[in-house]
Formats: sequence, C-alpha cells, structure tokens
Amino acid sequence: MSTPADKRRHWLFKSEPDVYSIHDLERDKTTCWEGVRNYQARNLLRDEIQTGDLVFFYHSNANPPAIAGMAEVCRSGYPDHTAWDQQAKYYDPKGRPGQPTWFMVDIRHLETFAQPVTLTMLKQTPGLEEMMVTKRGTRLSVQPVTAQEWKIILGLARQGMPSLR
DNA sequence: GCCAACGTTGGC
DNA sequence: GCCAACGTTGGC
Repeated sequence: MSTPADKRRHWLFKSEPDVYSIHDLERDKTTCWEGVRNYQARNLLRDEIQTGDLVFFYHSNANPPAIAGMAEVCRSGYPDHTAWDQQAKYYDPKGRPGQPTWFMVDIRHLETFAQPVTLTMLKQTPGLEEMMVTKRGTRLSVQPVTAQEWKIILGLARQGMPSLR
C-alpha cells in the first residue's frame, strides 16, 4: 500500500558514483539499497521510509559532489540479505540469519537531473542551511529532507529548464 | 562505563 | 592524497 502523495516523506541517499551512480540506477530502473551498515541509517530504512517516499540521489566522493537525480521508494524496509552472504562486499560476520541487523529498501529511478545540484549550490541557497548534507562532518548516508527543502532543490535542478515546470 | 586507538567517510 | 570528523572496537 503506497503512501498518499501529500503524506510522502523525502530523503537523501548518498552513493559514491564510482560504486553506484544515478546512471546505473537509470539503466537498472530499480535497485536494492544494500550495504548500509550504520545504525542511525538502518533505523530510517527499517522504520521510517515508506513506499512512495521520494529520494534525492546524492553523489558523494564525486567531482563535484551533487544531487544527481531523484527516485521513488518502491519497497519499504526488509532485511539486507547481503549481510549474511560471505561472498558479498557488505558481509557482516556478526550477523545471524533470522535475526536481521541490517535493512534495505528498493528504489525506482524517476529522473536524472540534466543539471546536478552541487553541494556548493546547496550551501549557497537560502533555506537549506539546516540540511545535514550541507553541514561539515555529517556522514549519515540516509538523511531526512523536509518538504520545503525538497521544493527548493527541485527548483534549483530545473533552473533554465522551464519546460520541465 | 570510560576512552584511546583504529577504520571509514567524504570534502577539498 | 590529505586530513578532520565521526563511529566502532576493545582493553581495562
């Protein structure tokens, strides 16, 4: 059951484009957001993020770091099986099958921004001062975004592209 | 439970 | 590649 449009929440997911980029998601259409191994982010994936929620796809460790596009959550939190797979990159030796520690969601590609919204732009734009991603030393890879912040950033992404509303 | 050492993240 | 900030680990 999907969340009604006016109840949708907004998030920002970080990914290193060398590992998995918005272009990979565009090609794949959907993906499992695997490999999150931080408890605060895990709690969001497990408890808060719902089908229909919207996600900014942020390229970290990139040149330049930027919000590169957007996606929609198409499956809410479920156990991240890669934690139990010894061959997997994100294998967690402390994990016990049947008692999941780590969770993931699935996301579906919505849009690759023709003009990525760089971290520099985010830092310069009034109204985004409280965003975690603009603050130094914030490493959380899954972050909440307010509806107001979402709107401002979408505006930035579409500057110079009035045909896209 | 403290906290130093260590590994990771991520901008620059 | 550097390094500051952060989260986790593990000795005590």
